Amino acid sequence: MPSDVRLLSDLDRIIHEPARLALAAILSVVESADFLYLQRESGLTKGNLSSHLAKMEEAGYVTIEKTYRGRIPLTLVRLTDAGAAAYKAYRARFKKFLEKT
Amino acid sequence: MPSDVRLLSDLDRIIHEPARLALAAILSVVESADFLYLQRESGLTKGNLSSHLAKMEEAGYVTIEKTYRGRIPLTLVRLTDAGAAAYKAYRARFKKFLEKT
DNA sequence: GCAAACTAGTTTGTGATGCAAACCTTAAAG
DNA sequence: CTTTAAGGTTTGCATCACAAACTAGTTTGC
Repeated sequence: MPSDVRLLSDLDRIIHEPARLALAAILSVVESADFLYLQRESGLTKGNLSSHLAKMEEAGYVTIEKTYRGRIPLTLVRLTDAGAAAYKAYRARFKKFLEKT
Repeated sequence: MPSDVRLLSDLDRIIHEPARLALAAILSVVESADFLYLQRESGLTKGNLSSHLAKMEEAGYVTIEKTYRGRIPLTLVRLTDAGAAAYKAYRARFKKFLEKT
């Protein structure tokens, strides 16, 4: 293992954060998810979910659509192509690291 | 994948940081390593290597022995049993996450 | 019909974190 | 000597993640 550890050097920090990695994992297998579904699945508080989603949106990894279900607000989140690619790349990198070391 | 993402909830943050994960990976395959060897292998600056090692020592994951090679200082770092266990557990957790999702 | 409680989130406050740059100490070189 | 290099440590700062407080609108109880 000369420098397989270098695989870790430039890991995408947006994805690397466990809360967001969890969100990416969830979003990668559904077309879209609403806020409360994400909260239940991820176990995050509303506050933290909100700010992690904001960070992912800012990075261009998700789109956030605010709409309504009846008259109560509904926030729909979708992984973008860039987000899916980043998630995939992150996984591949990490997997390689785990295999090589 | 009901809540395989929960595997990520309590990841050991000491190990999770890429710089320290790299250090743990290196240290897990050598009996001990000196500061400069770690620096070369990890690609970290001296400053950051120093503070990451301090954090790992504080967590009880490494021991840091300051000695001399001739009359120039030599810092020897060793993974403790606790460090090795934490590294192993982290890997197992992450691997499981990658497999399950 | 209006106050209390609930739903669905966002914003704020704060301590910890990671990184880069500056600094320190001893040793060799010019 | 005084400069330069080796081997690290400390400092400064911007960022981050989390919890707690807050907001806006809706439903329920009376």
